Amino acid sequence: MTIHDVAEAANVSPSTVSNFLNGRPERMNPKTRRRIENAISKLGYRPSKVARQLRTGHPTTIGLVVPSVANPFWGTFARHLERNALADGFHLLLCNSQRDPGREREYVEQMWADGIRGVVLCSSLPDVEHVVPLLDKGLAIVTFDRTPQASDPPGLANISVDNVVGAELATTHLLGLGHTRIAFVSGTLDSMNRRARYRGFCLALERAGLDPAQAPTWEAPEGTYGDRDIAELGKQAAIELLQREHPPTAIVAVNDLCAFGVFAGARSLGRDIPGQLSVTGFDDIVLADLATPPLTTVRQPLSDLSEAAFAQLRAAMSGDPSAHGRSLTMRPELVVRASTSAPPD
Amino acid sequence: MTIHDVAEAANVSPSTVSNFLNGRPERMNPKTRRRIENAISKLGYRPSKVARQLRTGHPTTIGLVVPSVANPFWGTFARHLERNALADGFHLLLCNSQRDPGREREYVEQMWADGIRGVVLCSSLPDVEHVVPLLDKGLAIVTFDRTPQASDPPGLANISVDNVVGAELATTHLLGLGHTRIAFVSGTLDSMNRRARYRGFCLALERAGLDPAQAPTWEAPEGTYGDRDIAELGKQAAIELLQREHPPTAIVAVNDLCAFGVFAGARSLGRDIPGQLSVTGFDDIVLADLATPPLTTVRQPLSDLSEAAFAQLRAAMSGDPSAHGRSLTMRPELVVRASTSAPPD
DNA sequence: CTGAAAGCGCTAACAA
DNA sequence: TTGTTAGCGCTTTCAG
Repeated sequence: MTIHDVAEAANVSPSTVSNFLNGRPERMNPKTRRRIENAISKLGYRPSKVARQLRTGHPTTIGLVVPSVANPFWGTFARHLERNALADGFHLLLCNSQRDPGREREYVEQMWADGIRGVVLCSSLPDVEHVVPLLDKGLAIVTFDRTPQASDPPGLANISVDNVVGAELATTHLLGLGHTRIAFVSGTLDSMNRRARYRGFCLALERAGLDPAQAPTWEAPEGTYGDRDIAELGKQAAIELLQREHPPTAIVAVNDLCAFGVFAGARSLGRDIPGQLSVTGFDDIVLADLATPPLTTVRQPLSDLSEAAFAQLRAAMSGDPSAHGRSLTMRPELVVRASTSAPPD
Repeated sequence: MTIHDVAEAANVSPSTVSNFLNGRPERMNPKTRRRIENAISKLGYRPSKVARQLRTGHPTTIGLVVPSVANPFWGTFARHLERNALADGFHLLLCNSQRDPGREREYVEQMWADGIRGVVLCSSLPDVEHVVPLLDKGLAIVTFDRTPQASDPPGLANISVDNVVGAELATTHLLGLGHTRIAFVSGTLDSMNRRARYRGFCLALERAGLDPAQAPTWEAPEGTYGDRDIAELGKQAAIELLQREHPPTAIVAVNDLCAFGVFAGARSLGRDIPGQLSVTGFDDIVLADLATPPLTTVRQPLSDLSEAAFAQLRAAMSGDPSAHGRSLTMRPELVVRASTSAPPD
């Protein structure tokens, strides 16, 4: 089923069919147009995107690299982005990096060879050295959830929520409730957004006259990380922290999955949430408001974020210089639910 | 960066480079081979998959259509499938159908035009009429989580868990605990797996001498469905059911997300789980064991399922006749956790 | 063992 | 308004 078949069926040349497909069909002889239309629909013809792309170089697919779509946060982001892409005629190639720089690089190179010219990279790794060769070749990359660094190559745009502010919001909320022994729980602090969240946590503490260095923090050993493990980590952290001599009365978890792990850990010790322990999350994933108790968390405006990321990517792909290196940071919002309350006594 | 550049750098013809890439590099003059290898690595050359596919017709990507990756179940499945695909050199194109047959068809047609020749369709719609034209053209389709129908086109393979058995397992477990007033809660019963689960529920009841027609069931109004709403539905259902005159002492939820909704509904009414209400789910998503209380549910062996789906797809794509219409049904496993116990009194 | 030539399906000047 | 031509980057006979 090629353009030739259509041409033959419509008694025109292939290029006329092509003109119909690409040029302005309006400016054709109505009769020819009708014939072509009929032929196309009768034959159920669709132009081969492969051939088309080889010829024009115009990509038809964008890439998405996430740590793991098994994490509902990334799953939701992927769904949003796919919707944005589709609305613009693009398809979405999905890659799970497990936050491994090597895999990220390999993926991105494969994509380049695949003819993909734009990718949304949800890396949050501080170092993006591994993708600059591709950037140089002309691949448009928009990073997501990653604070821009001075050392970043120019032309790398980033879309993310302000993680510092988000964590501050959560911590300040806890402080306002009267908590003073607040712990920070995270996986390894190897990603930028996690570090930023930790920074926000510290900032809020300082502002309240507390010493962040005194605040218990629990960080997973290096290399432990996988998105599917983060909940397990939260659980261990909670168990460990709550059995200390002066256990925290509140925990700021690095994300919702981690917070759920904290829930599980607290429960295994018979602690009541929020009665004996307040917990905050980050992300506001689907299940946050369904949890027991519903989770107080920092919401990421995923729909807006993915839309911005896609817009930025399109601009970068079309070589729009105004898109060059323009990062966008959105302000997150605290969603207060039932997992936080005043500290006991 | 084309094959010509490499050829030039290595002082050979393009076709020799191609031979090196595809034919047996062993059977070449070691010197030429070395030169080509050097040229390739120096230039960082990767063959264009687009051109390659146009020429050979060999696809490099497979498609995945899921209702929504925002649902952790599908997200997890997508991650597994991507892994399987990658191990075989394939990439994964992701599509979210929202269970809309029209979108499914459109996606599948787009994919065909994109040069994709194999797709895993997570449809569970009873009717697959909308994709038979593509099947006829030669697209390999493996459906997932969908019981084969007599009316199915031949050549359509399906991989799924035995949903009837799964629901029976859950219901029988509840029965064994002493429950007699057990409700079934679902979204609209428009999908095959949901119907199958309902059937399993009824079967278990009958075997225990109970009349399924007497069992309270709650089904969402037609068209309400979106995967993101199912939890909300579960919540409404629980609230409604628990306020009846003779409320159920146990609820079989159609999946885990729905069960979490039931949790939320019960909680809003101040009911204790499992003290006053036992709840079972289906799927065993990541968060099932982290919930409060941990959810008793029916586990789908997702890793095995996705592996089987991919294997089947590969076989179908390579025209292996033994793959033709061979469906595989795996037995699910009941995972007993803390959301179920003996009924009150 | 290596190269020349043809063509996958399509588009885009350019010519008619 | 429509058709002719060339070529995107690659593979694959078939000669040399």
